[in-house]
Amino acid sequence: MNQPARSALSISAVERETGLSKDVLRKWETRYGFPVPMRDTQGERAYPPEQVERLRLMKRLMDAGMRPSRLVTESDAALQALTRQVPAGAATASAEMMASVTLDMLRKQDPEGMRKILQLELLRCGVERFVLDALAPMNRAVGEAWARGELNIHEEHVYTEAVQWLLRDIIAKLSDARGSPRVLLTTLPEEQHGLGILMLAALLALRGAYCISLGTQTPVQDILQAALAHNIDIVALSFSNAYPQRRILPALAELRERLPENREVWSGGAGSARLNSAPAGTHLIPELEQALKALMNWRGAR
Amino acid sequence: MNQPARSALSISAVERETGLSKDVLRKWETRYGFPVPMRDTQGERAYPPEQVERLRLMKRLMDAGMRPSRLVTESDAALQALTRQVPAGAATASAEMMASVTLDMLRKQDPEGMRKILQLELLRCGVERFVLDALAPMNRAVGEAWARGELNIHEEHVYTEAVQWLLRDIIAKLSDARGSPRVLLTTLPEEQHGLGILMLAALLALRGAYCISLGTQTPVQDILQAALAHNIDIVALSFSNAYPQRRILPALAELRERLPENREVWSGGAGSARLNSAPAGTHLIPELEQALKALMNWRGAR
DNA sequence: TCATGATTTTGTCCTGGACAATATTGGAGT
DNA sequence: ACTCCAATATTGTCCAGGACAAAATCATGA
Repeated sequence: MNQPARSALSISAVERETGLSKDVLRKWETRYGFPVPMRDTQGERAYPPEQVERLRLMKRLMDAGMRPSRLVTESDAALQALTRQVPAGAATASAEMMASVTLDMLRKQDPEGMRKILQLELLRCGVERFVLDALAPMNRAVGEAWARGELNIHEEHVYTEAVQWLLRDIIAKLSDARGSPRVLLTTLPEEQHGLGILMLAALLALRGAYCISLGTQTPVQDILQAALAHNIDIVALSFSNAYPQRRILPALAELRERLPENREVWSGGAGSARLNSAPAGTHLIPELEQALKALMNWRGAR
Repeated sequence: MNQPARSALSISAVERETGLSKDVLRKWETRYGFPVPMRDTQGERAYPPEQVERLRLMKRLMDAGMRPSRLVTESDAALQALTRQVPAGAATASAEMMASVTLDMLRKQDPEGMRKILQLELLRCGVERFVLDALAPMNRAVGEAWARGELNIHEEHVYTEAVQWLLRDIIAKLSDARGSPRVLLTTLPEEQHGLGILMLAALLALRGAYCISLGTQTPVQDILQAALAHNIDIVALSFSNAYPQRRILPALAELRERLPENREVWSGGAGSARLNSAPAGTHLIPELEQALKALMNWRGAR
């Protein structure tokens, strides 16, 4: 009987490292015959690193829309090949340039250089164009490069941190407590991607709104409390592609129901772009630009 | 048969909102007779808001060191009373002042005022004293106020965001790619509290180290990749009190084993303060001040 | 008073079955 | 050829209840 190597991971460690739930890991094992971990002395699953690596890869491809039954039948090499087929989005030529330069800096492990590029571009074209025309396509480019396996997750972290710095700096400089409308921005628990709300906050602050960011992962209960405490006009949530789609609508509906009617609910991010309808009384903002229109609408209604 | 109200939450929603795992929720039900959720038409658990509220309260008290069997027997009122007994830490008089002023600003919903206070104090006493003497006690004060129920979680979020903004600004200004040692800072998945690593980054950057922050929640695998890619001398992790203690040592051991021997591993935060020993070759930094000593040691050894 | 061993508490893991939400497929009608 | 809808397949989450080890607490003796 093989002893599991010391580097093998427990099921909860694999859940942490891959984002696949324990239930899913067990179910795949019986259903598809992968992964089949070793067992430790207590009969508990012990996943060797190769299997964890393959699980990561599969998760990436699933976030890009593929289905597990298809993926399990492919060889490792075929999976690698698939990552190269993840479609590339369209963007303006200058944005493409920016994106490719940034990706290059990331690959060369040059975070300083990247920050400088971002800073320069911000000065060149101003906050609004920077956020809309440069940052949005760059986010997509970085996300896609990661999905294709061209970037490590740590390189994506470095990018995210750098953009956060820049945006927080902008927002802090624009922040004005007397601004209107008063907008609360955050994400629900399980959603870790916070760049979307920062970008939105920068745009809205520029147009004179007062933005309060609660960071990521705020329980609904606390969003409600905060909305009342800060006398908020608009609650803006963001959902990434990785957020389980089936949970978006119920979450929005719950928030809508428990919030006073004269407060608006906005839902943005790639996750909400995949929805074709929103609960009555909530606004879908799949693209950042539409947030500006929504802001004008709000002001027109007062 | 009672229909569960529409506001009742599913077991996974409760897991999200309270941080108690599904297994724990089911086990408590059979073991202690609380919570006992209603069932929906498919026989699945549906937790009414009162029970969720009580679960939140219990989780808070457990993070402060209490045990569930004790808590379930108490009445709601008694639980509320318990939150007031959470011990208050000691600090210098001036830090106490700062902390109480800050708490006041938070309670009064005045984030701008709070930011100004922080900024002023930073100018008054400089980065090092600010981080060591003001921020550390304030973090404790805010955390304890939250555990006592005097602050809502959203107020804690507002505080965290403000401090983050300040620290990032400091770090950006001090950052120097030629600095040494090269330090990688992050937390493991499941650990969301990132203030600790930012504070450490500020202190180390001030002393001429080069700090790279990967933000929170980086899988071990990616930490290793990043450490090699950035030619890192020291990997610094942070564990809060909420991080399951039993997972700290194995995680440190794994990291230590898979990292080349000449790179150091530091473990900080309240979670590592509770440990009494660390795996061979890793350094415990339960208090920020000790990081400075550890830095001197590292330099002495070269 | 302190250490050490016994006992209780507590969280996590296991199996294997059920079910509903989601995605895909195969016509039928335009 | 194309849209719409129903039938079917896929997939994630939930359930029960038993097992076990790590952590915390208690009891005992030096």
